[in-house]
Amino acid sequence: MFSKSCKYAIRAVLHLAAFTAEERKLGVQALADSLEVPKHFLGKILQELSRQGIVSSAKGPTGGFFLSDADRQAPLSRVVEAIDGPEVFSSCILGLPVCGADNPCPLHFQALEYREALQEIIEDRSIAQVVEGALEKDLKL
Amino acid sequence: MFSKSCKYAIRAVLHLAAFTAEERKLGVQALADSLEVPKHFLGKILQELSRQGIVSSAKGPTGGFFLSDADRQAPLSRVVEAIDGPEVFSSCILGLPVCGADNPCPLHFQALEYREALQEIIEDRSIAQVVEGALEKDLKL
DNA sequence: AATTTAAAAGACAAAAACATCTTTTAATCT
DNA sequence: AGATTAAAAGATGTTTTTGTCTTTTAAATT
Ligand code: FES
Ligand code: FES
Repeated sequence: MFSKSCKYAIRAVLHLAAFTAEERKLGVQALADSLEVPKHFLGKILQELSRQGIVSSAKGPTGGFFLSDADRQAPLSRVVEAIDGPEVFSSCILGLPVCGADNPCPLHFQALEYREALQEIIEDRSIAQVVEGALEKDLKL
Repeated sequence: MFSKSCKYAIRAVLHLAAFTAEERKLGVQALADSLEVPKHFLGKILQELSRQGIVSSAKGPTGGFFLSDADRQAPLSRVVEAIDGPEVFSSCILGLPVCGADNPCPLHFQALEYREALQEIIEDRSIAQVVEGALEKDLKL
């Protein structure tokens, strides 16, 4: 489903959403420690997310990454699109050139069901809402 | 979700189930042409499926690959397990070391919903049943 | 027995994904 | 201004996945 980069990206964004703000930034080192992922690799990913305006960052001492209030309003699908591209949810699970109700593959309708459950949380809810839900349920981020 | 190899494998097995039998085999060349996938790559995959007893094969002239009646009774999950390993359906969608209701990731419950839809067709039905359903709906294999 | 056919097997090559390391830039603090 | 800190940027390295090519083996046909 998601590439490793994308998994790291989603986890990083959710973590930043839960624990940072303009005045409470987090460095790559600290974030990498929390998520237990390779620091430099995560740095690359954050770089890209920052370039695309999905996360905010500041250089220098007291610098680091964080999610602004505006950043939080975006859906998680922006992260997925930024890293894995926009095709993840629209492409055929068996790799057929087109996925659709006309000319569907044998797994199409079941795959669609899967996708829709995920799309709800990825596309229809904001990052802020996802984190809120997760914190209510006491999930670790 | 599935690796490219696994996608090819699933499509190949379904095609073989629909169009071959002990007395009506199909060569890699013909199969690769039908599925529009690279011949030698497909050959490798079929080799592995054959080694694991998921598809049947015969060498020499009039040789080729086919699905025996016994082969057809297996679920598609055998193909998936043979190529991508058994973890595909049980591992966390965000790559956490364990996936479960205790310590679930923020996407866990939605991911589960997806998975279950797919597991129904992959694990609970035989290859023969999947193909039958597909042929009824006039899907291309 | 010789020839042909097609899978089995394995070596090899290219590309993508994953990961690390170093240098540069910019902000803060002294 | 100089030192320090941390992201930005980019070069480099490794591994996995994907794909191709060649040789070997075995069966069928002549
Ligand atoms: S056609 Fe395969 S998932 Fe839609
Ligand atoms: S814990 Fe992530 S999908 Fe189950």
